[in-house]
Amino acid sequence: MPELPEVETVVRALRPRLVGHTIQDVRNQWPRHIARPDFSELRARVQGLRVEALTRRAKYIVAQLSGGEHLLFHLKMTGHLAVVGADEPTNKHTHTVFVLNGDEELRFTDTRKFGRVYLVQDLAEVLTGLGPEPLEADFTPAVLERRLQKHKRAIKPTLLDQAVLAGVGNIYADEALHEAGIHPTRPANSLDQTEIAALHTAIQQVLNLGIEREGASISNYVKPDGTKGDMQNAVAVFRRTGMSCYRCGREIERIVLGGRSTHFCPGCQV
DNA sequence: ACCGGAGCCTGTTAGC
DNA sequence: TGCTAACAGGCTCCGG
Repeated sequence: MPELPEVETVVRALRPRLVGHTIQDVRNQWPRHIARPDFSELRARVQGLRVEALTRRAKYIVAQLSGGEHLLFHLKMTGHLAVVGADEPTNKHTHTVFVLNGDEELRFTDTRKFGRVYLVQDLAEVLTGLGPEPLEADFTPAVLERRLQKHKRAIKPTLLDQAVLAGVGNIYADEALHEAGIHPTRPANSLDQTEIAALHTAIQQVLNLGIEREGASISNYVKPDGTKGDMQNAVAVFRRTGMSCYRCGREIERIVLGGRSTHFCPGCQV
């Protein structure tokens, strides 16, 4: 499940293979893969455009194109983006293909079909209502405190809310709460200053570790080149139900919060 | 305004 | 062992 570190890893891997390249054509096997506009319009609008930059905002991959266009990709659960030679065999879940100069293709493959492609002039059409980037300098403990104070629901689903904080998903929310020693069911607005400071540090720490380890290959995620990341070997609680906590030895428990599986240590998360 | 739940999907896993 | 049903989960939409 690609979250901020996984998406950042994808962006870093694809950047040198995309920036400076020109989109010659687009193919699509499943029209709903393209959220907006429709396929024929998207195809017409991007043909001949050059990729000027590749960046990330929240869990979106943003390709800035010549002509003021922006091509956005969201991988959701099982999306996979890769630049490969045009002669590489495609698989049946490859829904959209951007033909590039130099006999290469940018292919968006997605077994679960949750991922989407967007083409917009104005980024705000898609990137709206997102919370702060947790690794940017303007994300301070005070900012986190202000955002958490508005919610009395459990801290875990609050961290998953992209309007509260951008880029954190199920793995890193569980990991950050464990690192900070905070129980996932605690009301978001019940955390004191010390806990907020600890959570702020923990969020940045687990996200940076995830980036350093090039993502967590726990379900479907692999890097654009098909190899696995390494963060799955560094998780403290995620999908470690019944195993012992590295810190206190107690058994990791699993509960469901906001419809999502949540893993925590009953010994060191209070 | 906030929050929980359904729905979107299909490969994998649990259970009979 | 082989089948089916439940599960996984980011995000949007809907209703309380």
